[in-house]
Amino acid sequence: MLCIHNSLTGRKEPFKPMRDNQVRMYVCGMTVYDHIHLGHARMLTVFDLVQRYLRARGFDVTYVRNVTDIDDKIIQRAAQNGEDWAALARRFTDSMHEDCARLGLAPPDHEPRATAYIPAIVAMTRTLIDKGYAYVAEDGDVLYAVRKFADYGRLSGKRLEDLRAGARVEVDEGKRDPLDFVLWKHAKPGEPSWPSPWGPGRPGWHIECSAMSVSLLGDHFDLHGGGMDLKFPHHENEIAQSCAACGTPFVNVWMHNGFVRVDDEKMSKSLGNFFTVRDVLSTLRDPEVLRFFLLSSHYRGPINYSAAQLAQADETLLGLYRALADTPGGGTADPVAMEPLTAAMDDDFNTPEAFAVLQAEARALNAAKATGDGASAAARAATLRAMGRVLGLLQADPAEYLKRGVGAGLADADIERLAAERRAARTARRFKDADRIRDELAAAGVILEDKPDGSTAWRRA
RNA sequence: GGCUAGGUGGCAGAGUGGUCAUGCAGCGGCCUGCAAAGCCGCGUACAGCGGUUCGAUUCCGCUCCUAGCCUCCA
Repeated sequence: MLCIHNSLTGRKEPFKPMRDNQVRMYVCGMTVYDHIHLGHARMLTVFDLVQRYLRARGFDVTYVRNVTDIDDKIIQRAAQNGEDWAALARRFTDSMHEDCARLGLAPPDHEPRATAYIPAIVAMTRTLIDKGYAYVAEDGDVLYAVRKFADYGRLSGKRLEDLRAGARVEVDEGKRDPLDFVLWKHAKPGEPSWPSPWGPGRPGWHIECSAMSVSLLGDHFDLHGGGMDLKFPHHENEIAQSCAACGTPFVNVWMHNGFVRVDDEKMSKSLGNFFTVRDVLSTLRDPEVLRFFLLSSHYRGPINYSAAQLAQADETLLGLYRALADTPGGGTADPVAMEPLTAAMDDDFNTPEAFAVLQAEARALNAAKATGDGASAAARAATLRAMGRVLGLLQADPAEYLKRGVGAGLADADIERLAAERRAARTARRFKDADRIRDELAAAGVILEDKPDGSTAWRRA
């Protein structure tokens, strides 16, 4: 039984989709005004895992992840660059897609862009006005009247009075309540705009997600995800909009992933302490190291980024690939051995626990290899691979993976040549020469391993 | 100030009312010409103070500390 921690109730609950085994999930994606950073990578990886596991569990998943391609920051950045805002949004959408592909993330089933949903956004805004939940302010902005929605604050556990007390928002002239938020922004001169019953303007951020999710998944669906920081106000506002406009419950299960930190501080664009995915990837032997690192702690907790942590993840993942290397093929995964993995994942996607299961399997595989039990090794290897598939890991060719390194170094051919020289020296029992070559290779970042059958394998450190 | 998560061995990180996480690093052994890799073994970990209990790292209370949200943010 799959259980998921629901942010709405604060507890783990058995997961049951509304329509037999169909799962409809929506995740808040990126505002595309820069390259994606490690924080985005965690969110993307976590929900890729969720989506992947749900499918592995036999659910028929519709995964929607939006792109916010119109926003103050995009307009601002474009103005700074002297670039067309739409061109900038397209450029960074492409950049995100490149990074996602490198991270091995499955594309969502739908990736709606806000600018393609203006009619739906306008329609929902109109409905909210008609139903008395929204009003047109003097400056032409359309605002949501928070006090009209009785459940406001339920997701984030906040009460309106508390929010007002701590409100740091400047009290806008047109707002009836400082917490009222904008659904439609009237256009200022020179800004991109779309026509609407309230004059030319553009959508507020929150209404986009409501309009896109409802359009693609219906008024009421199963799962909604995003980063912790979106819980309030973004997701709170989505609930207020969608529930009010549709007159139905909105989402059954809310999932929020924890942050990536740097020096125990949140990594974010506003703090300026962020690492882009592409920069970090260039320091790694393979993007899989980053995925492994991101999944090595539970998705709801914080994770601290550092080069040392990444190095540790690299070493651990390498060990798993070493276990997989030189194993006989033809084995089939053992369903009984898979059970602990399923149990771990069923427990709110407990990836650290799942990793421990992988390690146990790798140890058994190594033991089988050491004793020369080929049949067992083949089965264990197949099992380990199957486990990796569930997590989106360990699908590369082990021999190739182990030869990968970071940056330039000795070419494969040179390594092979030196290794052959050493083998000759060793066969002739000229151990001094053999050891000298091995030391040279080690200095160049290449590690040799003599196999029991007399052959020598190599890998990059 | 309000609300929400946390504080686990050198590091990372799960979990549990009473034998075990797991990984990295370290130490010892086996293996090896020597290594590497692997296997086996080792290390008096659960912020502090009370309470409940036969027994608490695990439950309850308080204290201290950290982070997040309360404004855009994955």
